[in-house]
Amino acid sequence: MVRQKIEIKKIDNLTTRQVTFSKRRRGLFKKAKELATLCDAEIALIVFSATGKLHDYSSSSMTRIIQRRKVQPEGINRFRPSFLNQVGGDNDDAISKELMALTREFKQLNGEELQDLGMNELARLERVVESALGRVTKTKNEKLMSEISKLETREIELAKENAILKQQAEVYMQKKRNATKQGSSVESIANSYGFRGHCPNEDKNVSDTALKLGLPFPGGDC
Amino acid sequence: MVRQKIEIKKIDNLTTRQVTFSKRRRGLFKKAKELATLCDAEIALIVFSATGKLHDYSSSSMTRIIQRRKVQPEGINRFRPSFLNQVGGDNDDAISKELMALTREFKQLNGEELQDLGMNELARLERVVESALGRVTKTKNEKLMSEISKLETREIELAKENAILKQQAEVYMQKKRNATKQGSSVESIANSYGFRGHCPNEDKNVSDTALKLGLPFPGGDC
DNA sequence: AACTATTTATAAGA
DNA sequence: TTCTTATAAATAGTT
Repeated sequence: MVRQKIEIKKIDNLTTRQVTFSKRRRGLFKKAKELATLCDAEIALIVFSATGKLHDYSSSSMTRIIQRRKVQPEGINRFRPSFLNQVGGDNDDAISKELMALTREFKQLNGEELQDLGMNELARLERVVESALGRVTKTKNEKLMSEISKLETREIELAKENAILKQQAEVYMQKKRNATKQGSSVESIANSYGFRGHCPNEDKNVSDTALKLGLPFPGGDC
Repeated sequence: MVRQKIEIKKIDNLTTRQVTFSKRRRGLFKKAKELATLCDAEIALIVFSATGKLHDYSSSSMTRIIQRRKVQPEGINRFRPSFLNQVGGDNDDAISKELMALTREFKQLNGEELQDLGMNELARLERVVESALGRVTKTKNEKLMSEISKLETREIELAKENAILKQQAEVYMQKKRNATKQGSSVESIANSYGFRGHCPNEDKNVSDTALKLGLPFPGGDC
């Protein structure tokens, strides 16, 4: 940016990179402090050099600022696990902590350990769980409708098949009647051969689904 | 620093301060990003404006950088003692797995990622969330009843106090009447002195609670 | 580290 | 907020 403008990408030369780091780091910290002072802002800045050296600054307590950020994750629902946003996490402690936090949130979402929550939080949690319930119920009903639709389709096909079989049976009966020269009703003969209207719930898959849904009479007798 | 150099102290004028904050914040974040890119540094920057709005940037995972800083007290070698890594080994994996599983459950409890669930699971989940909602609502209502009960108790006490004050006022009026030899009703005189029945919602705490609960008329006029 | 030619950042004004 | 612009500040390359 000076004798010659440079492109913003990793500097190849080690020495140049280190010198630039040193110069720009100073500049960055200076700017951070100026901003905090001029505009009454709360600022935390952590910089690790490529060699691992730590440099940091905070206009007030670093812990407090970090905490404040956690509590106020930029308009995001607090009942959402924060670590979903980050892939890394090489630290055992960090993961354990996340696990603890998520467990607590999970419990609260599950309506446990609510005693420490205030009215505001309880009311918000209630809305969160209500909408969760809405989504679950909606999904369940969609699945249900889809199952029903599939069954209806299958039933129509089976009814067609049934009609064809009945017709075939009738033809067979007619032939038999002609052969024996004895008259009897198509129906009674057909029944004695096990031909009858199709019952949807006879189907294995169907009764299975009924079981899954907890329907009152999975093995309906038509 | 420009048309005229400014002193680095809190800017008095609100508008100027806000404008400056906006401009300098941009500049600061730009510089931070450039430093991270040019010199392969790991940077976390958190800025709260005076009005409480959060702005942040991190070259990698914010949590990871914050964690790294905790582990690493200023200027000490970045490489953790090897035994820490050893402890992490398979333990880490186990915890990670648990975390993943809990996260999935959490999401499902929150009504997300339900497509892979079957009817059985959806129906079960629905019951689970329903009962969770029941517990949340129950806890909320208990808290609500408890608040109301407290308020009622307080109201009774205040009513007693009120009665005593009215009595005192009456006594005072009586004396005054005797002194001036002029008759007038206790009520009108008491009222002219500002004595009247206590209105619970006058109380700061009460209206505050009503606000928290989102009650329709927090400032009811009795 | 110091120097300095340039580029950037930005205060004030529109 | 955005733009313009004069000027202060930052800094890349050099010593």
